[in-house]
Amino acid sequence: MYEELKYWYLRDHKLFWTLSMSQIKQLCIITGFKKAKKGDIIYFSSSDVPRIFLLKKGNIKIVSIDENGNEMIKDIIQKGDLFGELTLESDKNSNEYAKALTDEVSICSFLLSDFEDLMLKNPNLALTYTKFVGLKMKRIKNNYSNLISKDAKTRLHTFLREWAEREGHFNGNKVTIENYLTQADIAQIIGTSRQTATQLLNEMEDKQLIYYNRKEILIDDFSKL
Amino acid sequence: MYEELKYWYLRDHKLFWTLSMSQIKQLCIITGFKKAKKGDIIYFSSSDVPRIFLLKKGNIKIVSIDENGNEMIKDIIQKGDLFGELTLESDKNSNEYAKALTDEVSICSFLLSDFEDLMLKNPNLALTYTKFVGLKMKRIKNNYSNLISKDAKTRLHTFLREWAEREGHFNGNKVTIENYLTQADIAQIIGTSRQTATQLLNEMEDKQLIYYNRKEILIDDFSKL
DNA sequence: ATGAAAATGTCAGCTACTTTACAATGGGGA
DNA sequence: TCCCCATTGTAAAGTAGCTGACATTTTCAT
Repeated sequence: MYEELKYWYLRDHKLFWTLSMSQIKQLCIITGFKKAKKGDIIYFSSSDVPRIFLLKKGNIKIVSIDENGNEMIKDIIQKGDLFGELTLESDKNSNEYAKALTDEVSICSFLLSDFEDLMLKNPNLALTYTKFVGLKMKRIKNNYSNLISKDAKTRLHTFLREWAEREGHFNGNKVTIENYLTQADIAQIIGTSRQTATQLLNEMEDKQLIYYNRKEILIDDFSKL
Repeated sequence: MYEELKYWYLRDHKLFWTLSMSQIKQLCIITGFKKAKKGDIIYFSSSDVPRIFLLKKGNIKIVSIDENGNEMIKDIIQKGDLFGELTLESDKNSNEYAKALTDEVSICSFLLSDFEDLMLKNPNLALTYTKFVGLKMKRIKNNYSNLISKDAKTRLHTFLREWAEREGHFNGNKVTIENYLTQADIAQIIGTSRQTATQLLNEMEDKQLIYYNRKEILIDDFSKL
């Protein structure tokens, strides 16, 4: 991988706006790249040394396997998101892995230790990073709060609203979302069974609220969702 | 409040181990104290300027009120925990507040801006703080994962196990937990109705797994929980 | 001590889900 | 082009846990 390209990849991320070119290059030295396509499994927590990953392109889900062998979605990572040892502590026994949801996934990574060194030299980065992690925590907290106290229908609506806000293409009150999730994925995210999710989605389609297919989801009127 | 006492209060917290005495004193200047007793409500998010709080003594719960006026437990804060604007971003519209669970709650606080300044001057503090926030995130994530995928009984068991690990007094396989929660509180935490929680607790008592009363909870054999 | 309020105990519906089971569809690789 | 398998659709039966409705017990302030 050419140094210059690596530099560009990291530089692009708003977390690194506070860093000078030379500092970014310092990180780049150990930067590695991975490519994947839909369905590919990307291990990260068990890898040799603790790393932080940056998703440059595509979408992935972080899943873990429970005692009964059931896949459990922990997080959906989108373009520009960081993932991995965000806590700055390696955690060997989590048995989590990532799975590509789209074709053309590209991930770059750097060593946790290098990142720490850089933070020590650059307190501003530390501050930015802390805010970043904090924001992520807030998002997770909100998501889960909904999961506990609301019923499946509300959860689905909330999920669609957030998804639309995050990645939808707005055209007045109409929104188009590029759909890289199966109904089974959505069910996992909103914490319900696949059948219930299917039923709710079809119900919404009957009411002309959305139009669902495997490629995209059209929301007819975002304000009515 | 005497300067020396303030200093002692902060110094005691492991987050501040990396700071020198003079640095802690810098924070102390603006430190404020609050005292509360059981049932008291402590507002913090809406207060004048963003602050970070440190619970020095007692236990409190962070709750928010949803559209229907239902109280929702967001977090249980224990002695030594930080809370408030942990994300380093003020968030006016969260309408959260804290409620004292025990008598003799004492809280100290400092200004977010002062803390940020200190972090800029002391990268090590930034690193420690980031790890701290990250750890909190991991805890929240795990808790919520359980809430979604497990049934009420499992959730109660997990909660009791964690509570015991966190604050229980072990004596071989027997554990004593000082009980500052009502069954309604526990129900909220494990995301179930009060009646179900009561039923499950009584069921466990019938099976001699625990002995519950308002003052304390005895776990007969931690390994069987 | 004594009444009121808070906390706990219990039970009978009821409902939103899950599970199981299978059918229909459609997209992509040989 | 056609077949296969992942995805989606649908329905019946079963159930965990919620709601509401009380009874009982404990706590605490006066």
